[in-house]
Amino acid sequence: MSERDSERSISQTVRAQLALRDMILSGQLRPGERISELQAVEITSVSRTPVRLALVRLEDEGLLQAIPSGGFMVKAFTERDILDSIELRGTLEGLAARFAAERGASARSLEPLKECLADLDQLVRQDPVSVEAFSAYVTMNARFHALLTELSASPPLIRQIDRVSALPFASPSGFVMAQSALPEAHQILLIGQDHHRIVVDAIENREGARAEAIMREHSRLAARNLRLALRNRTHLDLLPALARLQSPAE
Amino acid sequence: MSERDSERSISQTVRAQLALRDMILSGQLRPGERISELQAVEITSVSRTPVRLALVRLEDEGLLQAIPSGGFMVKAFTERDILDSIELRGTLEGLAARFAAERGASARSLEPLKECLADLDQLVRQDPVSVEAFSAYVTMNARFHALLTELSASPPLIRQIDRVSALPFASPSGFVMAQSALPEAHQILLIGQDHHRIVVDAIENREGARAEAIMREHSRLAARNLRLALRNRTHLDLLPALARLQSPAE
DNA sequence: TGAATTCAGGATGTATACATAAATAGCCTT
DNA sequence: AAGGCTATTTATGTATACATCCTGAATTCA
Repeated sequence: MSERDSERSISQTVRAQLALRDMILSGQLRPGERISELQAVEITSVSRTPVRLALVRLEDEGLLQAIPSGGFMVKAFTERDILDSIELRGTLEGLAARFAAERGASARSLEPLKECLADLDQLVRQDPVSVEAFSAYVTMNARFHALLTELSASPPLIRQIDRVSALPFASPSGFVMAQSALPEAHQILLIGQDHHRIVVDAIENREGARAEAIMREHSRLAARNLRLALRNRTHLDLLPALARLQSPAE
Repeated sequence: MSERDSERSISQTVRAQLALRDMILSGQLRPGERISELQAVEITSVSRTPVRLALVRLEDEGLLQAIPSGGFMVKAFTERDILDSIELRGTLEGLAARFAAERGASARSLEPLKECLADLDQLVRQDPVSVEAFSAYVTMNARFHALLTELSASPPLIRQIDRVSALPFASPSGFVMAQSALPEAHQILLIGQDHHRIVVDAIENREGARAEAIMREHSRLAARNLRLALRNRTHLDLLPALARLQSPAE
């Protein structure tokens, strides 16, 4: 096999899923394009059974769309779709923050979140921010959002947030890298980090409404980044799937 | 085949999915119970390939849970899980209502919603409400919520709401029938219908915040119904899957 | 010349056989 | 007698062969 040793133990289904996802997100498979099982078999070098399972999983991940007569095609997204997905994530994260506040997250459970906050502070402090720092920020930011989500202590909600965030352009860190090339970069980072600070404070003080509101607003920072990136056409190569968005239906 | 003619044309996968879902919701398959593929094959009389697809679909529908070592088990829900799912649906429907209001749903597109509202009015008017009227209410209420969701004109949001509502105990009409046996039945119905009226009014007047708030509150009526039904142990046979809820983990 | 029909190619849907990994029960050892 | 190891059984993971349906192109008829 040409795969690395670390990938030898995972199932063919997962392998196919990863390979196909990469090809979709990298733009090698274009939106609207039908993707036949045999084609997927050739791409992934596994047989039809695991390929089919991978396709089904990618469908409910939201990257593929079922064709009524059978089979799948690569899903096409409009700019509006992406903005709505971001708003959707913000709403769900807002609910998570409110749950965390209302249900009284213990000081102990808030500890990791605060540590994460401090780490982010370190990264944001430098000006200008290096590319490496941006990359580290993406990782740490994802961790912050994951910790916050778990603080809701609500399995159904966590599940939904994970589902929405699975789409890379709706995920909390989806456009942070795209923003790195913008002149407003550092400013946006500082504002985002202030949101983080506020939500932790609100949860600590049991201010549910405030915690919810700030997370909603926080997601709109991502929406702003997306719009800026699209207008400036900067760093779109970081998310090739967005290179050519579908125009609205009508 | 022993199936009815109307079911002869649908795929084996869907048939298996329906059969298994019924057995889960009717309580014949108990929460926590492992459900092997061969067992599912015996139940559904189809081969392993479509059975496996059905199991995967039921997993991301939320009724099954994947076992790390492979295979699936029937998911167990706590009362808290269900209440959270209801709150989650309310939040999403609130967002849908706000979208509809902010984006200016046309008078033309509001028409079906208003008709539905009038039909519901007719049903609610009688006192006491007959069981048939309750049943009709369930259908019409589901239609109202579906129309409202679509009014958001946001495919990603519609998708998420459909996903959440797929769990019968989180769906808009999940506990309406359970409520029919309660003395407070008619009163609750009237209040719910008033919520419906308000959300339509709010959307029409472009009052986004109001539309959102009332849909959130509206979902808490379902939460109230659930609690009442559980306390009174009334009509739990209508949702046998709830007959014995899992106790919280700790 | 246009449209409809038929035929061919290829796609998905399904069943099953085989490989491999996990779980369990029994036996052996300590 | 208790614990661990091994063997057996049963589960899932995978590949492939077969059946059926859809799709598209070519040909024929009006």
